[in-house]
This record gives sequence, C-alpha cells and structure tokens, in this order.
Amino acid sequence: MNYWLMKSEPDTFGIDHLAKAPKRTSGWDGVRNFQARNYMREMRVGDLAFFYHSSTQVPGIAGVAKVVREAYPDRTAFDPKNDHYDADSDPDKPRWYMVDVQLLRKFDRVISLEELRTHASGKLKEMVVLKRGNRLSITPVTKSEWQFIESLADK
DNA sequence: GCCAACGTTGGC
DNA sequence: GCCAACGTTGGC
Repeated sequence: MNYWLMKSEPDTFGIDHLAKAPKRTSGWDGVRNFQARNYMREMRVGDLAFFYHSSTQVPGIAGVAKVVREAYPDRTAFDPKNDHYDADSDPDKPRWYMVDVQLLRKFDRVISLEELRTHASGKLKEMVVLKRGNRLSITPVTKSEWQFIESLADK
C-alpha cells in the first residue's frame, strides 16, 4: 500500500465538498501535469492520500482520503467548455487520467504548512511537498511521514 | 536537442 | 498582487 498527498484549492474543491459528495466519494479530475498524472496511474485501490488545501489562507493537510478507483480517462479534457479542456487529448488515446477517492477522515484541525515546516529538518526532512519550489499537485508520502503526520493530527 | 519565452502554481 | 520556481512550447 502506498501513501500520497493530493492538493486542491478549497474554494474549488475542498475536503467539505468531498464530505458532502455521495458516498463521500468523488473523481479527482483536472490534473494536467505529466508527473502528477504518472503518480496517479501508480495509485492502487486502498492507497491512502492526505487531502491538502492549497492557495488558501491556511494551506495545509485537512484530512485523509482513500483511493477507491484506479486511473481512468479524465473526460473533462475532452470538453471544450471545461476549464481543463485539452485539445491535444484524443479520446481514443487519452492523455489525462483521474482516480476516485473516498473521504475517510477530516482532521479536527488543519495541519498547516507552517507546522509541517517546523519538522522540515527532522521527521519530515525528505517530504516532497516541503521541498523548495515544489508545485506538483500529487506527491508520494513515505510510511514514516504518514505516521508522523497522523500523530500530529491526533495531538 | 537547445534554450528563450511564456504560462502556471502557490506561498506570502 | 507579487514573484520565485519550474513545466511546456516552439523556433532554430
């Protein structure tokens, strides 16, 4: 089983949107970066992901979701009216993929990026999302990082 | 295949 | 709103 971190802007789609979705499950579409897409294709049913809020007052990790459907073509790429339309994505040979995730847990508090950074020279030294210049919307998380962050959430 | 220009991300 | 960082595009 693998662990991930998935970024989303809460104004567009935050953890509360996922909480209100049927079966607390939703497709994670709109990823338009090759590296992030490749990570999504590595996701397996049962993998866990931190739900990260970006571009907001207090960026940070808001909760935990589970992968419930593995990568399948992201149809929003074929819709000219969609913000994430990509004319170069051919329906016969899709360029972009999405997964479905189910909300498992909303943390009692957002574990802020600021708080995460206080551990950047300790337990979270290698954490991808804390690395300088990181912009990837999907990044892998190690088991030890995962466990440490969950322990912060329960503090 | 190089690299400048451009667009996007995302924290601040 | 600014801007650093970095991915993508396209001319050569």
